[in-house]
Parts: sequence; structure tokens; C-alpha cells
Amino acid sequence: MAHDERRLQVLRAIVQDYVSTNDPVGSKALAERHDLGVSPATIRNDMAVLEEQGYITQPHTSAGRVPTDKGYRLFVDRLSAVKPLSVAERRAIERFLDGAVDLHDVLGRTVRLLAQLTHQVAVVQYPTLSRSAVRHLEVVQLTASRLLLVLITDTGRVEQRVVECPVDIAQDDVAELRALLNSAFAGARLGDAGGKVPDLVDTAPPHLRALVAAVSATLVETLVEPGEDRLVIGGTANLARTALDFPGSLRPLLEALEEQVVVLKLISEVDTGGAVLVRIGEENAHEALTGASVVSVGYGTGDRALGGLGIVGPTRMDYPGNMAAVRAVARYVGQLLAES
Amino acid sequence: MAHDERRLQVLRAIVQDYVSTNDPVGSKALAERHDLGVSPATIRNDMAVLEEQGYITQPHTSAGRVPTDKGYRLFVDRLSAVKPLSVAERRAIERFLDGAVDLHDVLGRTVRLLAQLTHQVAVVQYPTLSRSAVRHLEVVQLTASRLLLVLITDTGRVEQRVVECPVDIAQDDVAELRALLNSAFAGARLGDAGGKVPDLVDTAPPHLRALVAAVSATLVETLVEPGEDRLVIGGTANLARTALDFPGSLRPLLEALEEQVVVLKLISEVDTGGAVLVRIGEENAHEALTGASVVSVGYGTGDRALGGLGIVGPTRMDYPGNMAAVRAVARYVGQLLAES
DNA sequence: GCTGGCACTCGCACGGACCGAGTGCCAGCC
DNA sequence: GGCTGGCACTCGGTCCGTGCGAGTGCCAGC
Repeated sequence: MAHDERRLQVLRAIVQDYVSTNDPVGSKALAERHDLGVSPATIRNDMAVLEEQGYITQPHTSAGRVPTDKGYRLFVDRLSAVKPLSVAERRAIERFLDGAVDLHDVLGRTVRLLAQLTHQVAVVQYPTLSRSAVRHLEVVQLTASRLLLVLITDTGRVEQRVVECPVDIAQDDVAELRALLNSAFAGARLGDAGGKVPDLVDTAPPHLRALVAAVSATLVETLVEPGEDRLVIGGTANLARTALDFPGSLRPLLEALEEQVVVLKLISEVDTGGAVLVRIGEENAHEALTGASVVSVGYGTGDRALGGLGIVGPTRMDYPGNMAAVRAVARYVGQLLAES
Repeated sequence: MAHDERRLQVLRAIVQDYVSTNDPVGSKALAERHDLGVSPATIRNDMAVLEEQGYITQPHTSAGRVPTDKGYRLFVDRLSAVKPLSVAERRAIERFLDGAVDLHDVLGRTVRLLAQLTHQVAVVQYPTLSRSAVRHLEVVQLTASRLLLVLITDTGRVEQRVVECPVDIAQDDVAELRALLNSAFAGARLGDAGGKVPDLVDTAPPHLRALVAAVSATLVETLVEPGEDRLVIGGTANLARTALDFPGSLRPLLEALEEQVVVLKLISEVDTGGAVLVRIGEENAHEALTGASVVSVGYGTGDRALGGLGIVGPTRMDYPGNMAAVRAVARYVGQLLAES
């Protein structure tokens, strides 16, 4: 029906206007700013229906309409085309990310870039350890019974752990241990490392067995524990600008952002094969994120997902633009990490 | 003069009351809540003098008085004793920091702890590279002409850099290079490393000379550049609670906090031999920090300062309590790092 | 030099009036 | 049947005037 069609146009127009002006939008303004081909009165009828269906609502009687979470959802799913980035934006991405010296630097630049492109809070996850492979393991002796284990992954991530050993360690043993560990784990996915430990311990020379067991245990704990996934967060200053969109205070949101676990959950659930994931308002389980939307996507090299990145902002955000920015940045980061 | 003495008591009382109530404090309330032994009328006279001297001011005619930056300064310098931490607080510090698995973890816990103890934004600097010593250098070959250089310092900091080499590298050369670098730099302060490079390059076997030069150059750049000093920031959610203390918006402050350089400058100027440094309002050069105070101190092992840590909050803060917390945490972190 | 009393100032909270945006409904038109 | 213009109605925001109370400065007296 052309009838339904127009109603959706009206919804789209409402979302667009509301996002750009931050004022509840009325039938008259809508008719003026968009070529809907009908009068305000007709639009009013459509709006009444949209409201009944739960797509829009009015904050109070004599105000215009505002999209609901459900309205944004329909907009994102059916009414918006992903906005292609401008040439300037593409160039900005390249200029920003090139010249990074290490993984830390890449992710730091990424988060600043995303925050700048979208004017929202940006979040980038370090490449998941369990999906990375071991490039090298280094063992450094700290004291007689204490070792520092350094793990270098193929994604450039470097992790360190102090290992307290049950016995004193001779210097020659350290070199032997290092060789043993590397031949066992080098090239292996960290997710598979746990399975290799018993075998490794069994075949190790007797005098090293306790040592190997202790070090392997630390290694496996380091990567199995999902809490070990790290995050970089940036652009929180943008929250201050959008403060009006968050009813009470920014506090719960800032607290949630500091609780890395919460954000990690949001960002890491992106294994949906490269599609940008949008969660709107109430769709976010965590209550501090009611009123906030999350746009996220996985990044990776080739077919392998390494981690997630995305943005957090008010539900009243430019979804097409932000989805495009998130996707473009994820692609570029994926490429960059594939090179190294 | 007993006269002057009492005036200072009045100032102290004003600061204490204002900090705890956030209301401009009047002569009557002051007489009620403090045993000054004189009537409100007398206090009014003292207040008039204090105002003339610039220690307090009144927001508007019919309101009470509020300390100025100068007033806080006098309070911090002469009117406050550092408040000893409660047993519970001391125990909280230990419980919080013990069980950290690596440097990253120690500093992450430190920043959360500081934020929680002071209810302010907490900042912790990674141990300065230039003042750390090399514990170990690891070289991992990435591609034919690309190496990953991993630096492990005696403070537990691990840094990595990709080194692009002018020529292809044989696998044996990598081992030789590693040995060469370690014998040259191990145990040396990074600040002194620059001086060792020419000698090292000269004495290196000819076929490694280009390689050694390239790698050493990267190493020295990594540490000389002061931008390489890293920060951990936490407790920004506390800003939302103190939002009323910042006139316009939180934005400039949040922006300044994201500009790591700005904060770094504040936190790292603490070489004053263990004394807690307080900067109040206008005393902070950066204009976004007008209206904010910074309490910072260096932490270190023994006589060696490793880095700085501190808090950022509104000028209306509990200086004695925060100074005590900052100092106690710095001491504990120093001890912890000395152990490892 | 301290104190109680007193007149004065001013910010703020309260409340009523006004205004305008926006709506729903209805009769008429295509 | 669906669209349109007109109209009465609602209601939040703003403006303004008033009253109140906290706090002050000053002064005379002890």
C-alpha cells in the first residue's frame, strides 16, 4: 500500500529531523522540510497511527513527536542506507592510522579516530588472546624462584606474567625451558594451548617438569580467563556534549564504561560475520545503558575475527553515518594488522 | 597576635564547612558549628578582613563566603594537618593491590583504588622509561626484513617496537643480535643508553653493523621521546558527581584528561623528594584546569623516583584526606614495585 | 575589642498570566 | 475513501511581580 509506504517516509523524516535538531518534531515542520506531498493534517493522521504502533511518542501533549527505541530500530533496519564516507574522511582514516609504531599505538589511534569521526565515545578491544597464535615466548629470570614470562602473539600483542616457581632455577634451565616452550607452543592458537600442556609436561626432562608445569599453568590461565581481554576507551569528552540526551546524570554511563567487563560484553558479541551490529536503548541488557545505543563490528585479518570495536552514544544519534564510520575503521584496522 | 590567629581559625572553619556542605558559609552557621569563642558579629569582622586580603569571597551580596584559590592555598600550607588514614583504609589499600599479576595490573588497580579512596579522578603514570634499567631485550623476526624488538625493564614495563631493517636478516644473525644487545644494554639505565650506541655499532661484527644501528636507533627513540610515557586514568565517573563544581560543562576537563600530554605534565613534575604537591585552581597553567586542583606525588623504589601519580578534582575538595590517600598509595605502590 | 541590635540588600522560590506550538477532530472537497 | 483547511483545545515554557529569609555592615554600648 502506498499508504503504509508514506507512513514509513514520515517516520524516517521524524528520525532525521529529530537527530539533527534535538527538538520534538511537529507535523508542520515536517511538511515544510520534507517533500512528502501531503498536508500537515494528513501527516498528523499518519503520526497518530505511528504513535499507536509504538514507533514514536510525544514527551507531553503540546509537543511534537520523538522516535521510540522501536522507531529507531525500524529506521536502522529498513529506512536507512549506510552513508558512504566522504573522500576526506577516508583520507583522514589513512593519515591517522598510518605511522603507528606498535599495536598499542594502532589501537590508541583507532579509538581517537573513531571518537573524532562519530563524535561519540569510542571503544576498541585488543585482539582476543584465545584467537591469537603464539609468535614467541620469552622467559626472563627475576630472582632465584621467580620468572617473568613474556608472550608475543602474531597480532603484535605482548603480555607478561610473573611466575612464582616451587623451586630455585638454574640459569641453564631457563634457556632450556624457553626452547621447550617455544617448540611446543610457537604457531599454536592460544585457545588450543591448554590441550598441549599435559603432553608437554610428560615429555619434558624430569628436572624441568615442575617448572614447565608452573609456567604452562600461568600461560593457560592468562589466556583462558576472558577477563584478560583488554579495551581502549576514548572520546568520553563527547559525552559532555550529548549530556542533554541522558536524563539524570552521566554518572551511570561513565561507571559502566569504567567497568570494562560490561563494555567488553557489548563489543565482543560481534561474531556475526562482518555485519555492523546496532543495539538501541533498551536492547542493551545493562541498565546503565538504557538511553544509549551501541554500534559495533568485528575487525580482523582475512576471515579471522580478532576483536571488536564500536561506539557508544545516545539513542538519538546519526546511525547511518556512525555505522559507516565504524565499518570503515574496522576494515582499515583489519588490513593494518594483517600487514604486520 | 591572638587576633591574627583567630582569623586563620575562621578561614580554616570556612574551608572545612564549605568543602563538606557545598554552601557558602555565613557567620552564624560558623559560630554554631565551631567553638571559636566569639559571636557571629566578631566573626563577621574577621571575615571582612579575610575578604579584603583575598582569601574568601562572596558569590553575591546576600550569600555567605567561599574560599578563593588563595584561601585554599593558605589552608593547605598552614592550616591543615595531613589526616592519617583509617585502619580500614590501610587494609583496603593492601587488599586491593596485593595479588596483582603484572605491572599493567598493578597500575590498573592503583588507579581504581585512588579513585575510590578520594572520589576523584585518579591518574597514574607508568614508570618513566628513561629512569628504568634494561632487564632484557628480545628480538623476534617477523618477516625477512622486519624485526620486533621487545624491551623489558627492571620495573616490569614491557615495550615493543617494529624495526624495519635496510637488509634481509638471516636467522643466525637474530640470535647474535640479541646477545649483542643484551650484553651492551642489560642493566643499563635507559637514559644512558643513547651514549652507548656509537661504541656498540663500532665494535659490532661488520655484517651486523647496519642491523645494530637500526635497532639501537629505534631503541633510543623509544625512550628519549618523552611522549612515550604512559598514563592510566580512572574514576572519571566521579566527575559527574562533582559536576556542579565546574561552572560550564565537564567537557574541557574531560578533553584535557584525554590529552595525555597535559596530564602528564602535571603528574610528572613531582621530583621534589617525596613531598605531596598540590596545585590549586589558577595555579594550573592549562586553562581547562582552572577550577580544578591537582594533588600529586612521585612514587618509587628506595631513593629512585619512577613516576608520578595523583588525583584531579574540583578546588572544593578534601585536601588533607586526599593528600593522605595519595601519599599512602604512592608509598605502597613503590614498595610493591621494589619487590618485583 | 567584643557583642547585640537593626536596617538593608539580594538571590531565590512561588505563583499567576500569557503565549505559542502542536494536536485531534470535523466538515468539505476531489 | 482519502486528503485538506479550519478551529477549538491543551499544556509546557517564559516572564514578571511578590514575599521571604539568609547574610551582611554598621553602630552604640559594655
